[in-house]
Amino acid sequence: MSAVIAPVARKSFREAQFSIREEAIVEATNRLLGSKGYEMMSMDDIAAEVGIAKGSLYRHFDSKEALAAAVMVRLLQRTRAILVGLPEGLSAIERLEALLRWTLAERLAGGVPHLPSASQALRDSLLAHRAYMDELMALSESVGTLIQQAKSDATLRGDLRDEFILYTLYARSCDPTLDFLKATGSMTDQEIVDQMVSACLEGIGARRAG
Amino acid sequence: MSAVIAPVARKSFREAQFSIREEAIVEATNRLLGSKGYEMMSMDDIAAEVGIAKGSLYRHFDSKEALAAAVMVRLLQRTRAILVGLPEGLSAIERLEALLRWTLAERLAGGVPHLPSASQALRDSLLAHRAYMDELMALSESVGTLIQQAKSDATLRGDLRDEFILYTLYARSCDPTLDFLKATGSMTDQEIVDQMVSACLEGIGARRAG
DNA sequence: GTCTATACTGAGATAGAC
DNA sequence: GTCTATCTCAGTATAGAC
Repeated sequence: MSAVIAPVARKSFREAQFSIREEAIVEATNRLLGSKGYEMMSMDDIAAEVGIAKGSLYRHFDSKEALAAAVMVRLLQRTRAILVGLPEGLSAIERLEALLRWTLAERLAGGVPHLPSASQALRDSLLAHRAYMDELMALSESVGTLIQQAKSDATLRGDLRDEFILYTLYARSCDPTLDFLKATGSMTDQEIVDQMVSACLEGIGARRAG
Repeated sequence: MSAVIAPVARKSFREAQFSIREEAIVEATNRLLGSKGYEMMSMDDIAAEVGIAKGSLYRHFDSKEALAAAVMVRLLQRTRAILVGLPEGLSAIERLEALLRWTLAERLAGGVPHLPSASQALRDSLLAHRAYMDELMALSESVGTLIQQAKSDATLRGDLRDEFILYTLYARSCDPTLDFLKATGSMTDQEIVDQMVSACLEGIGARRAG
């Protein structure tokens, strides 16, 4: 973890090995968190998935909570990177829609939901985690700005509160509708994403004759 | 549990006492399930809430899972009763909206979400629970019929699949947006329900000029 | 730094007295 | 049928050899 320049090649090599293993641990935890959820995922599971001893996990992370937090922080960082990397020409509403599509596609591919809504324990521990909260604030600020822009473009409803829209978007990322539809297998991934995005923006009610 | 006519008054009295206590247990579990969730709720919590010994719980219910299932079955029964009890004159879409409003109001009042989306363990055990699945099927059939009626009334979008709409309605009943909004305290319960119902039916996007 | 082995804890479930 | 006391087990975390 030290940022000091390695004085000899051997130490640098070892540090690299350590980082690689740490990355493997986070990656494995990410997979398990996506498939089993926080409570059902034991440290034994993680150790087995990585292929190391359980005790060794604790050389890298102090606790199960710290490990889960590392996964969530990385997810939020990637999400912000996606947002920043969107093409120049897109409008605010197009950016919000693109972000929503990305999060849904991620979950269909086995990813972790952005919100730990499934676990009260994880939720509580994350609320006390500094780095996670900082990332969440940063992301919320970016998305909040887009919401305001889209409102002034009249592409988002002006009668809904900003925070309501923000939470609604977050909630879509952990919507169980996605899991049910995937489980029944009657719709393709593409259809699931399309209908969920459409239902979020346009609703499930029919448009009244304009 | 026996349905035999009590031969003497004393036995009948005792059976009544038993039923009353059982109802108290289910009621307490309902409260705790709504506030703490399945995983965070221990049998000790339930016993303390009811005011009896933990061991006594097991005279009424074989396991924690069975107890939670009893709560969920009762919730589904009440939900069906609400649906049946709606005023005669309502259209299909009005019935669906009324049901959605009721479920959201219930949760704001501390009730249990209809879907156990928060707990993988509970979800799995319920899937294997006969009475729960029967109730869920019965409710889904009623709601499914309303969805088809609303579609032919052109009050629900015809391009969305029936099952997609059904799952979406179920998912709204456990939407974390509700919890966030309640936690921040910046909106009244009425506003929360109104905006969530509106967002579900009409979406968060602005209507394009018709 | 990684391994094997183990301590500790919380929680679901059971036994036995009354 | 209810109580107190206990069993059992899973799972987090730590100790100690190498």
